[in-house]
Amino acid sequence: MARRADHSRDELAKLIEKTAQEIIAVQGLSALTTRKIGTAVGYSPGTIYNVFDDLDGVISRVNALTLKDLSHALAQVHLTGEVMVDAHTILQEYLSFQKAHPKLWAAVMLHSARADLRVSPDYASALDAAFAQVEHVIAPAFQGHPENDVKTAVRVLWASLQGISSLPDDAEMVSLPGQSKADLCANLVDTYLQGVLAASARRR
Amino acid sequence: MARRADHSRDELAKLIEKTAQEIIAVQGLSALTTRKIGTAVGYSPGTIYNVFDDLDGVISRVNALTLKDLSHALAQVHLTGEVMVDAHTILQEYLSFQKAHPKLWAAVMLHSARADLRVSPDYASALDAAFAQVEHVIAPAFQGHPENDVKTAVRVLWASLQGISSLPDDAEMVSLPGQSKADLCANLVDTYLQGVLAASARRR
DNA sequence: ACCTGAACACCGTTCAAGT
DNA sequence: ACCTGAACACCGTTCAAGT
Repeated sequence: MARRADHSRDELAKLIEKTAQEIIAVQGLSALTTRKIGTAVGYSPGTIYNVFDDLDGVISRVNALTLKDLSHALAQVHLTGEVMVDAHTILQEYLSFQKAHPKLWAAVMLHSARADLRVSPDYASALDAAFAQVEHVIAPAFQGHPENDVKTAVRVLWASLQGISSLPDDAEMVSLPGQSKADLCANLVDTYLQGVLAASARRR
Repeated sequence: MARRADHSRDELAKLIEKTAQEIIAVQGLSALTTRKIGTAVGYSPGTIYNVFDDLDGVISRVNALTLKDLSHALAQVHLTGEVMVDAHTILQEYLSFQKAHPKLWAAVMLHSARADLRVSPDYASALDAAFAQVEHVIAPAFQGHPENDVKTAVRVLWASLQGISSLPDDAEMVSLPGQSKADLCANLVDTYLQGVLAASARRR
C-alpha cells in the first residue's frame, strides 16, 4: 500500500504537531506515543518517521510552539516603566500562562532539563524572544551595572522560576501554611531585584 | 522454584537499593529497569515487587539515600558566622556534590518535579535535614525579619538552585561567554541575600 | 515517493504454579 | 511464604514489501 498523499508533507507535519499538542495538553507528555499519534491522524506510526526524526523531534516542535505562545502572551502586558511593578505584572502573566496550560508547560520544563533533547532553531528563537521581553522589563534596575548583568539576571530568574514552578503543587517543601508556588515566585523576583537595586545604590 | 531465602527481606531490600543506585549512578535513571535489577541481584523481576511496591518505590528509596548523603556533606562545612562567606561555602559544597554524583542528583531533581512520585518518610526527613543546614547558615541575614522569612528563603533558594542546576551543561541559555551554571548559582545566592540584607537595613 | 504493518527488541506489572 | 517465569498489554523504531 502507499502513496496516499491525502496530505502534503507540510500538512502532515502540522497535523502531527497539532495532534501531539492536544495529547500532551490533555493527557500529559508521558501519554504521548507514536502509535497514539498515528491512530489520531489516520496514518501508521511509521509515517511519523517520514516527517520527523523521532518522537523527541515531535516533542521539540510542540515545546517550541508552547514557548512561542508564552512569548506572545508576555508581549501583551501593559508596562508602566516602574521596575518592581512591571516585574510583578510580567510574573503574573507567566504564572497565569502556566496555570492555563499546565501540561504543555510541564513538557517545556522537562525539555529544558534534558540534555539529550535537541533544541530546534524555532525553539531557540522563541526562547530568545521570551528572554528579550523580560530583559526589557527589568533593564531599568540595572542602571550603572556592567552591560551583561541584565542578561545574566534574566537567565538566573528564568531558570529559578522553572525550579519553583516545577515543584508539585502539594509539595512538602512548599507546605509552609498559606504559601503557594506563586508566592515563592514573587518572593524570588522581589528579593532578587531588591538585591540588584541595593548594588546600584552602593555604586553611587 | 521458590523459597530460596538466600536473603532476608531486609537484606534483599538493601541489595536492590544498592544495585539500583549503581545503575542510576553509572547509566542514569532512564536505564533503570526491573529486569536489569533482577538480573544483577540474581532474582527474577517479579521478586522486586515482593519488597517494593513498584519501580518508583525503588527510585524513591535511592533518592532518599542520595539526599541523605548530600545532607551529610553539607553538615561537614566549616562556618565562620559571616553570612555571605558561609552561604558561598555551602553553595560550593552543594555544587561539588552535584558534580561528584551527576546522575544520582539528576534523579533527585526529576523526583521533585514529578507530582506522581511518592515522598517516602525518609526522603522527607532527609530533605528537612538539608533545609535545616541551609537555614542555619543564612539565618543571620534575617535579623528583624518575620520568623518565617528564613524558611521561605531556604525553599525559594533550594528550588531555584534546582532550576539552574538542571539546565543542560551546554545550554543555549547559559551561553553568555564564560559563564557556567555555577556562576549563575552564585549570582542567585549573592543577589538574593543582598536583597534580604537591604530589606533589613530599610527596617532599621 | 510514500505508506503500511509486521517484526525486533524492549518495557512494567501480575499471577498461577511450583517448592 | 517466597520465588519463578510466562503472560499481558504495552512501548519506539526499522524496513521489506507493496502501490
